[in-house]
Amino acid sequence: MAKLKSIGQINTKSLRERVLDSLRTAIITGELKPGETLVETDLASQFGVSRAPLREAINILNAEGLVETLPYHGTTVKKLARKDIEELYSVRSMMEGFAIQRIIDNGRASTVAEALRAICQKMLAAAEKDRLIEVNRIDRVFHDTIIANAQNQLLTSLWNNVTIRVQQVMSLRNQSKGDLQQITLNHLTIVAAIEAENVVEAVQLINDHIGSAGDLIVEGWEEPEP
Amino acid sequence: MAKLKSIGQINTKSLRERVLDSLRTAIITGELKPGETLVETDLASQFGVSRAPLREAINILNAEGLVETLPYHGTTVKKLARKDIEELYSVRSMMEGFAIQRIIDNGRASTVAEALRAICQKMLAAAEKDRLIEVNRIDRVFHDTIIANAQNQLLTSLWNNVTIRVQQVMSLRNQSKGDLQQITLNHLTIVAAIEAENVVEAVQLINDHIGSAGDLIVEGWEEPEP
DNA sequence: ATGCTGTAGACTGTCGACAATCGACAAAAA
DNA sequence: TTTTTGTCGATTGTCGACAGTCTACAGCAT
Repeated sequence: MAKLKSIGQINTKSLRERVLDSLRTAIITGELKPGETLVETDLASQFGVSRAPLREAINILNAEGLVETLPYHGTTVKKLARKDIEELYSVRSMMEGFAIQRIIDNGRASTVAEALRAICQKMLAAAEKDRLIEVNRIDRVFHDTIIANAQNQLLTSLWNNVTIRVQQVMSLRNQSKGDLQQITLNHLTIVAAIEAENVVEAVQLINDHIGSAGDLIVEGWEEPEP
Repeated sequence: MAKLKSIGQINTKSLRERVLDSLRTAIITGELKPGETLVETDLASQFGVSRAPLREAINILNAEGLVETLPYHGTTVKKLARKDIEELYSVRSMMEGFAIQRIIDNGRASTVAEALRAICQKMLAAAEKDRLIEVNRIDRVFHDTIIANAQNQLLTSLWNNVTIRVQQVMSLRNQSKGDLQQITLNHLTIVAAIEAENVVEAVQLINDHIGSAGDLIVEGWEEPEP
């Protein structure tokens, strides 16, 4: 068979998928703000599709918990109260702690620690240049790596759902996050605890780490009126 | 305004919701078995609705992870491999352990212990009569109560997703579960640890409890061919 | 004024029909 | 025979139109 190197996979995703991705991204990036309503007719004509695939996309966003639909009243982007964010970060903490325990129990501590250290190195480089966005991106990779190495698909899928909201929260509050280099160092202490296979300490450190990140976000968060 | 006691709320749920509930129940009870395919046209005429609400219901089941859809190839009930079940039970264990920690940290140990003890009493009564189904139902209430008292809505919604699959697994394997009375006693030791505010022990006990329940299910589980 | 009733407009919920895609098998080409 | 191409039937993906439901406001009666 002829192999044409200039030809790539053309986009075969269904309209539902494409609309879903667009909407999700819009919510995560804060382009669609909490409380804003999604009118099917408007969005459909905006995307140039009919209402059917658009409705299906909205249903999925509903199941993911990013929007809320009241029958015959329309769909709105879910509002984020302080309590929601606290819950978000404590659930996140639970998952990462569990993952670390799994990693150590499965004897993968040194392997994972190595991978994490490499990530930290990149983070440090970005931190030195004060590239906040880059640091955030690498930070996500760091935590994704921890979860992935628990080798538990169910955990991973729950995690994906949770991190979507974390990203949303962070973009609604493009925060300074304090001293970037200090943050990187915090990550390294976690890596060290994992490498030492010290479950209790590693879990403690990750709890503190996530907890203080959450506190920073929650600090001065404006409650939405109900 | 006149109050008519013989009049109740009539069912106003949308077709999508009703179809969704029916399908979900069918999957949970094992009426729809893993691997079975859901043909939109057939189901729609079976329910007496058009394909639109049916498709929306299927999309939600997809997001919940109960079914799998291949584009243009149809939807099938997700197969359950041994690994899936192990993951299910370990995630469940993580959640309950976290919930217990939260309950104790929030100083609600005695309140919750009291409620749990009452549930155990009912369980014991059902166990003495060897009413397996009843014991299972109360067992669910017991664990739901633990989660609910963590007072974390995000945790609760993740929990609901997880327990749906637990129910599915259990109905696919209408298990004996060993000695019913012994099980009830296990629950009581957990309650005692909570009441004593002994986080480490309570978490350890719940891990063992869930773990052994999972082992019983996994034991002799037939792997589905892929 | 106050409270009920009924319309209007906007939006969501549902439907039936049509288009697109796939696997399998038959037909044609090598 | 082996490989490629065309066609068919089944099923999903998408569309435009219509029906149902809600809120707000106007009109009417008290």
